[in-house]
Amino acid sequence: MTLPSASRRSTILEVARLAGASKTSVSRYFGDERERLSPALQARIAHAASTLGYQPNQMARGLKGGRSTLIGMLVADIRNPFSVAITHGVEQACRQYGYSLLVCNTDNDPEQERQHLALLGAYQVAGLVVNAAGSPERQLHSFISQGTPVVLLDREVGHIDADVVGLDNYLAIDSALDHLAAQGYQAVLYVSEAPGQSSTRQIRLSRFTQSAQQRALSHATLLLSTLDETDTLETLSQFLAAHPQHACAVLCGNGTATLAVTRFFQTLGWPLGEVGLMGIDELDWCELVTPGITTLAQPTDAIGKAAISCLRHKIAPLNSAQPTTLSFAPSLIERGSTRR
Amino acid sequence: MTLPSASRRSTILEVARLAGASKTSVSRYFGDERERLSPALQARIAHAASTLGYQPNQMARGLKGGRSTLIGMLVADIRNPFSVAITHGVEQACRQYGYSLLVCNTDNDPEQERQHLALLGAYQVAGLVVNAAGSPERQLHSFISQGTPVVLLDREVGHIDADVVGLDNYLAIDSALDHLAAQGYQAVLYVSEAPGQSSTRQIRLSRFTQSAQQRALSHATLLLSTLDETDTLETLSQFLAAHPQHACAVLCGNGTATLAVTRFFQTLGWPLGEVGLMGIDELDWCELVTPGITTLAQPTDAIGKAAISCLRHKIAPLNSAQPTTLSFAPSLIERGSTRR
DNA sequence: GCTCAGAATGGAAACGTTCCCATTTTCCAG
DNA sequence: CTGGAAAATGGGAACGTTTCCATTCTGAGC
Repeated sequence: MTLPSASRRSTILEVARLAGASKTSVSRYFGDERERLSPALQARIAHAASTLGYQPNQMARGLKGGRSTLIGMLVADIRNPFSVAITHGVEQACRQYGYSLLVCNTDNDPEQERQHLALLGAYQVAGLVVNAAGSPERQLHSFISQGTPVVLLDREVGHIDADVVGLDNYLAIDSALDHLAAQGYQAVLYVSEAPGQSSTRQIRLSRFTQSAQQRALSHATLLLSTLDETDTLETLSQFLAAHPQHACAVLCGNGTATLAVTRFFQTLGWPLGEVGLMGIDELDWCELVTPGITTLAQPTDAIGKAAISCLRHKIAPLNSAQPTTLSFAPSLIERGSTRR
Repeated sequence: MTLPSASRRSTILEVARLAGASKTSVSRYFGDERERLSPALQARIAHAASTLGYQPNQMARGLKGGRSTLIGMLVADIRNPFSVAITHGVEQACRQYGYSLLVCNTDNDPEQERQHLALLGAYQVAGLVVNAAGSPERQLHSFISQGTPVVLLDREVGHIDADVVGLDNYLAIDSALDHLAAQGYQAVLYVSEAPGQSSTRQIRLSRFTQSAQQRALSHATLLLSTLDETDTLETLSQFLAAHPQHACAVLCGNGTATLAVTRFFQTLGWPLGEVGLMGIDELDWCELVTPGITTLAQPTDAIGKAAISCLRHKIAPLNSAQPTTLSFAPSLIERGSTRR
């Protein structure tokens, strides 16, 4: 295939002329009706197209068809390794099916989320993968009612007629507590970022209390706030003081919490493993801080791919399949931080 | 502003009708000729548009204008925290100037890179930010000759008429060696991923040798290969054995190398700080592995923003400003791993 | 009151596709 | 042969904008 040396992108009409065919035929060739063309014509078009370095203009396609081959993705925090891992899975799946990914980071700001959604609409995305920051119900509704499928990632949003893909949060909390209990811990502190609008954080938090109660574990929860660090440190120390030293463990609700807590442990001078530590989300460095931090890893690639797979099912036919919730199981990675 | 309840996106014509104006006027209102319209007309259009929830169709705009408000970004490895940090900066800058970011991850695969570039072309991106995996010179040339500005991020590519934005690699290596020498280390091993097509890796590597020589340091280099880990471990041990124990340091060429080497240190049972360790790229966990790893942090946000700023300067007028190279200085974050 | 410049507005073509329809070609049964 | 269905191909309108150009309107200068 020769690349275009021209300074202007060639059009379907030029290809048609060079191939001695009509633009309709060329359009068919590049669309999905190639087999309707005689082999001879196909060959001529192929040759002409590669001579000119022709490539269909996606803008024109999108305009005519009312739909692009773009998939929009809203990410609440692109610097979170977990989000990145999911994005990677989504991207792979997109490419596999011929879509391009328009990634929008909202930095957890509902206003940015609103703006980005508006733009994605203007680009007539074929589907939307949303890891919501706020509760953009109205906007999402308007996508759905226009026939653009939406998949919610990790976080649910109000009452939206969309698939939800993410970790099985109940199972995750239960598995974590199972593990901690099996290791003989008798008191567990759950540390989480402020739940805010995040359904995942809410569910994990409430499930923790419920599930810890069932297991007759001493328990408490601690919400991280960026503000009063001293406060947080104190709560942490108090919890420890109130329980038999070696039977205490801290469970972190996500990677950010794990990072914060690990820092606190260092500040307080608690060696890891003395007090148990476990986190949801696997991170590069969890095996590096001796003796390693036990984690519950999410199948990020699978989650990302599942999201796109959901979209595809809704894009293809006008089927109005019932919205599903796909919950994935975490896998336990056991390390020194919960070994007694 | 009321949101559209209609199931179909409204068009400029509908707004025009409702406002009792022509589509030309509506177009002017949403383009950059709003002030040409009388206040009365502006008001009518504003009202009509918000009633209908109108938003200009970007596809149509792109088609007519021959240019979208999309900026394409090619990332060699989106799972690398450094890339993510840069992407974040780029994204912020894009939003600030009204562009949307089309992020394409190539997973360091030239073939994927080729495909993505072709697609970005088809979407008529207004500019291109490229963190190259291979050497897509021809494709990049074709963008440039079509008037689409290109900025190279962190990695140069063949002979391309484009701006280059990234870390000042010479300065980085020199700073690192300055620091290590100042701490009294006499032998330094440089560990890097295989340079391959990456100009940055090449430069850092060769500069290391050159600069270490100048300083009369004992030195050697080690290329990480994913294959024979045992081999790598052996080289590491040998280097250590060949030099006075406490005067040895390892310098890592990027975050990935730092991660790998830290793992090796653990495998070999070398406590951090016994042998010095320093890395280019700051990572979340560098302060966590006791006694902390000394790093050279890149100003990632600034780099990202600079990239977009370069693009803007070339997009606006048809100016053919000479390609620039913007090199940023790293900042030293000193921790226990290089304290003797 | 008339002319005319300039402001304000509108009509229509064009951007590069897709897709409905119409036309031409092929080829097989009768 | 020939009629006619099926296959192959082409013409042209439409998608929602922008933009060139034409038209209408306004008010200042005479």
